[in-house]
Amino acid sequence: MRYWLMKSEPSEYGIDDLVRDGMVAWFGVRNYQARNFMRDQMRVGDGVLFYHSSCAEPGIAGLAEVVKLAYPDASQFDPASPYFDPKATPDRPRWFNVEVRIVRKTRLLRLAELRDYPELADMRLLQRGNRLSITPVDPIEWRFIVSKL
DNA sequence: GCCAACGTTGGC
DNA sequence: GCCAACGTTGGC
Repeated sequence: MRYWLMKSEPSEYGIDDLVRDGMVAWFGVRNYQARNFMRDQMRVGDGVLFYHSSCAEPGIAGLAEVVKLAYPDASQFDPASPYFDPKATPDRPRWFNVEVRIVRKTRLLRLAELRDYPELADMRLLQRGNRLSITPVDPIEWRFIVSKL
């Protein structure tokens, strides 16, 4: 059992959308490190911190969990999709996505508050220059964060 | 809108 | 394989 933080722009897909939908395919990731986390390490039941990025109040907005192992991301084959990848073929897919379901919407634990906790000083999300949209979360950090939600 | 940080691309 | 140029992310 592992823990993850997954970023989404609420203007594209926010916690309220996940509450409405119940479950969602995490398609559109086009970064190899983030892809590898999904494809190689995520397992059904893994915990997910749902994070709002690129918005007025960035922070953790809810808890989710992985419900489906990674499989080829359909949008890479769709010329009409902004996520289309001309170098990907069904035989040799390049991009993958898992599916996650809502556990619960939480209070917004803002980025600024995360930065205030010395317990979270080593969190990957908070490291200088980090831009990865999917990062592993240490179990101790996970428990600490969940206790603050 | 700015810009630091970092990933990707492509010429050589 | 190097590395400059360019593109993207994402907080502020």
